[in-house]
Amino acid sequence: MTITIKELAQKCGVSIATISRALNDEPSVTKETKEKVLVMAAQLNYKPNLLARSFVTKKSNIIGLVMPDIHGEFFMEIIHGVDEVCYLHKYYTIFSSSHGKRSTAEAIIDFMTRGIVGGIILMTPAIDDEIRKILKLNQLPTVVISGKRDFDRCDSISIDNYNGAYALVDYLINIKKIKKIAHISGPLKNNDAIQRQRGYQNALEDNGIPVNKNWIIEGDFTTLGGQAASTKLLKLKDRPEVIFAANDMMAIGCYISARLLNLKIPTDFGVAGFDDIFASQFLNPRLTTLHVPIYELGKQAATILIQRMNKTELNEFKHITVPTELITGGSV
Amino acid sequence: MTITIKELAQKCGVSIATISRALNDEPSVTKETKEKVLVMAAQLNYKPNLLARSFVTKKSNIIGLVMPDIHGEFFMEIIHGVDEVCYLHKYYTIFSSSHGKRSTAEAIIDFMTRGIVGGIILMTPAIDDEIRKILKLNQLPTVVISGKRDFDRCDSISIDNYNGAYALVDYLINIKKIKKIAHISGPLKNNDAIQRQRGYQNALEDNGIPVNKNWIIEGDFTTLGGQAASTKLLKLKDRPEVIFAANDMMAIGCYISARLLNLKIPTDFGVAGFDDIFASQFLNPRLTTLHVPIYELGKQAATILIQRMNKTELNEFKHITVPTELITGGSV
DNA sequence: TCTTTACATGAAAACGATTACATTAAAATA
DNA sequence: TATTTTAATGTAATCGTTTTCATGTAAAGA
Repeated sequence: MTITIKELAQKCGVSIATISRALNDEPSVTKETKEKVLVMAAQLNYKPNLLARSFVTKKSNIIGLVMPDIHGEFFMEIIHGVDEVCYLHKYYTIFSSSHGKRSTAEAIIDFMTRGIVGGIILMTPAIDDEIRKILKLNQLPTVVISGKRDFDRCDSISIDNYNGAYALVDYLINIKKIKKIAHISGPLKNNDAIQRQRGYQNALEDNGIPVNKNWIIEGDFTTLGGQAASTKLLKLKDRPEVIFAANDMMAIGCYISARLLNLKIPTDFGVAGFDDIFASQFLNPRLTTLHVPIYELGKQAATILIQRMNKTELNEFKHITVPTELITGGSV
Repeated sequence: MTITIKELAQKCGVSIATISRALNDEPSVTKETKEKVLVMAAQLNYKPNLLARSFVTKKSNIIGLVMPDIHGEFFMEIIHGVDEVCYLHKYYTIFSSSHGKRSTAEAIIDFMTRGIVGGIILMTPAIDDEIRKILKLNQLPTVVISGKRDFDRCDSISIDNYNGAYALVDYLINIKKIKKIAHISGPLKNNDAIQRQRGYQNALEDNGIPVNKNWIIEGDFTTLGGQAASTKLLKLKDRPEVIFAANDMMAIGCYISARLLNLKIPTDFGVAGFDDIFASQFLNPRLTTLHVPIYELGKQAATILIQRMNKTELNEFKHITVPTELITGGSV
């Protein structure tokens, strides 16, 4: 059914070497033979076996996408961005998510040792020692997508969590004239969470507002967690005017608390989020949040990785920080 | 860095054939040699090169996932389900989406001829002649996820669109006592759209309600399309009481129309959707819709495909229909 | 004890491409 | 014209595994 290089060579009356060279557009082959081979290949619908090719060249045009988890729009958009670029360059994307037991480190090792992929996009909330050790081996070109520039020995892309959070809190203080701002952070082993909290605190301090420890609660980035944390905050004697949740999912939890406690947003208290997920624009009132260009993140990661996979020379590692954009809704 | 079978053989003092047999747990190898090989392999951290293995066996444990498009939760959940099963069976998932120009057919052919994947999960709104022709070749085991059982020569999984839509409309008529029900369908080349519309029409007819052609508008499954169609419907002299949108995205469009036309849901008119996407539960009022177990869809597709990839005997093709579940919100 | 059978292992081919090296023919130089 | 250089193509090795076939040894049967 599927034809091989041998058969094509026979049909063309040349050696397989010439076929290979012609198809790879090497200058040593004459125009005429190239033409002949190309025409015949098209006619017989010959497509080089990528497995065989990768096997012998030790290069693969498959990108391994390692993610902590795969559900929700966030990851989908990353995948979408990566896929878009891969398609343009005739690359493929294969993925691996951490499944409960399997750690991110295992996933990377698997990709590095199995010969399937030629490069890795690693998306991770934080780079621990184990991952750091593996990345240092530099077995395969890798691009890290993380909440913070955390590792210098490979290319990286991070969201500007700090400045995003800072800008939002600054906006709340100076434009909205709000001083009593609480924060539900993400899990504090997560770099995005850490940076967002830092932005929140520094914006307060820079505006001469003391940080109130009672108004900072560590959440878990889930709706349920946001609901629990916001309920706690809203029951305080000294209740904050606005709750800044470190992501939109937890902000949605705040909306649920409001409904259950019979409080109105934004009159009784305000809510702000981070991420600008799809659902945020349909919350009533629309959520004030920070838009993160996730799709772009994926695209950039793939673009850099493919460059790296194509070049043997090792120029300096790129570290890109992607800015966020303040979206003002009616929630504060 | 990465060790090969040859080196492992040397270290073990046996031939590479024995290594291969030991690792594949063939009965012809004695317990002692097996043990020795396994221990040494673990010690040296040897992992067979999957590329080489696939190359020689002509089998691949990579599943090709072909989708019309990859964004939105729907596809994410499919991917999630597939990935879950793949992980358990040590399979990988690689994907390919139709990128504007590239057709689904091309994507399938690519997977079938390149030797990378050993099986395909094809998700498509409809099976046209081109796809049908390719699938008939039976080059690789394939599972089709589609809106309708449309092709008998491979395994297939479909959502029970017809009965879902029927149940919803029946509920509107008999429980909610509503007779004037409009429908915004999906694109009519899409099987899901066709089946949902059929369910709508038959439910009306079976309840003795004549179908009003003016109340059926072909939409495009997008928020914007839903908004346009619902605006048209709401401006009719003879305005329907409820708009049943063929998916939640278009139902969201109805909410936007309502806001712009200053109409209240459900008092001025009601809305129902299909899919039960994440955002639906945060609409105000919560959308009445049909929950589709998308994650399950992906899981089942992968499970069947892996079975098929492991067996050479070709038993009968499976055709599974997955039921939907009515979610009643406050939108009607 | 000698032959046969079964079993465990090894040697080598195979998979489909790329590529270093060899070869041939034509063009350029002496 | 003889020799060297260059250009186009062919030959064969190679990648890491699986697998067929051959081989040798131990157990079973005579």
